[in-house]
Amino acid sequence: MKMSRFLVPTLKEAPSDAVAVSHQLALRAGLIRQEAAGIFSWLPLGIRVLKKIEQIVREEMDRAGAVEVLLPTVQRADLWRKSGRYEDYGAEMLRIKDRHERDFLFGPTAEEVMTELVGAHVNSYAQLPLILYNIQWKFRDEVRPRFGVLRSREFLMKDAYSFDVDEASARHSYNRMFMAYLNIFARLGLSVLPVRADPGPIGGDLSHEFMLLAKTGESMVYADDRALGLPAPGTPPEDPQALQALVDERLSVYAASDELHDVAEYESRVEESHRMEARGVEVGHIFFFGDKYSQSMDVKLDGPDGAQIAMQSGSYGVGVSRLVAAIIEASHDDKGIVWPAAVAPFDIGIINLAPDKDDVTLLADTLYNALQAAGKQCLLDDRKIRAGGKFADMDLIGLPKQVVIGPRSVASGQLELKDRASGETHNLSLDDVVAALTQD
RNA sequence: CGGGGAGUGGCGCAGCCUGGUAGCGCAUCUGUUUUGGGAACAGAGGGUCGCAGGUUCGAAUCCUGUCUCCCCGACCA
Repeated sequence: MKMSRFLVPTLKEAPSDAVAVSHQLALRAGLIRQEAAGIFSWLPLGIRVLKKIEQIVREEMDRAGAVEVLLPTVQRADLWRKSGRYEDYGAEMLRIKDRHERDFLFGPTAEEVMTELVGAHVNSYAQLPLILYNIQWKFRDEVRPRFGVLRSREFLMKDAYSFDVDEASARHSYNRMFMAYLNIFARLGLSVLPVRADPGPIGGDLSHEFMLLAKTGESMVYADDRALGLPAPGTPPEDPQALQALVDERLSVYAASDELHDVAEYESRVEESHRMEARGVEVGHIFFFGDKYSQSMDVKLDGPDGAQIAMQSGSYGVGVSRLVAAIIEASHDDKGIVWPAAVAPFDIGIINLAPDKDDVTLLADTLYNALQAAGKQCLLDDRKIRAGGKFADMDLIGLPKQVVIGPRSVASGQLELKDRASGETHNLSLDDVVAALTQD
């Protein structure tokens, strides 16, 4: 992509409304634009990041055996009346009427729709277990949205729902999702800790939040710092006991958010030198809710002995749009965003310092074409603006690798290759730059 | 929902107290000189001062109402 034909409205100063660093940088880097409180347009750079996160989540869901569907944003009110949540949800639910004065709502989540969908198409226990997921925009009319897309009213969420015949099987589904989440966050390049969470009315131990450690996080996390270095599980074992053992191992390291933090247990189990207290942003939440919606929605299947059974279910959420902000919170410096390679809007930024000089432009275009041909996504800054602005913008939008090409490059045959995160630069020939950027 | 603050060109702000027909910096456009880390000079375009009433010869400014946005707290992916 050539910047002269793209849209990246960068700002030198942050709008005064933005307080959180991620909000300021998202606005300054031209990722998003606020349309109303907690409602945003996604600009070209922002949508590319969002899509990359979405795709990683999708791939890991698929790998874990979950199946994608797409549920509507607008849902029937009577579904929610059936579960009892139409009244319970209160003012957070955005209620709307169609032209026939029928009651609808903009979905804040999808337990009702998904449970009824499964009930309509699954008739027998033999068709379970089943995990369905949905990456769709949700709306929660929060009293106080804040920090840009970190906590917006309209947000993109991946929500998955597991359906099993009994609790043992449901636990296995839960464990599969737990592992999938570890894989997702590892692939995103993030330090995310699973912490015990309030299991709600169902009780038990099947509820975890996934916290991204970031200075500006909303909640406190107390953990054994050795929980951070653990590797992603990759493709986990199918055998329930083997999988359970892996989950237990992962959870044997102490990690809790403030509401479930047990000081006595923490101090007895974690040596002082390994105690870590940090702020975290909740980027995922998984929990088991048993037959709650199967019962309330009256969705039953034929069991092994012919009797009708209720399904045992869990919900598994990932805040996809929130992650865009959370990642910026966790990865930036005083110059701007430092994107992890997996989610960067482009892999490489190429700066053409002299777009009006044919020889410089030829060199820049040659590099651009070579990298694009090798499957790399490049953003070529060919705008007719001064050098300083290009350097500043490139650092602000935070592409992982930068190549600077100017008259000097033509004269010396050396291009400057820069790593955004470390700031290190190397002068290399065209061929060496291509080689360095395409070796994987 | 309780408490506080703010709405003036795309962004950041001044002007308001003490009414007299809108200004500064950045950005944008033109020209000249510059030219490898957010250039200088000269010129230009762009705003019914959130909206609606009211007071007044005259309202960005005073009064009333209303809408919107932000911050702190309680709540959430």
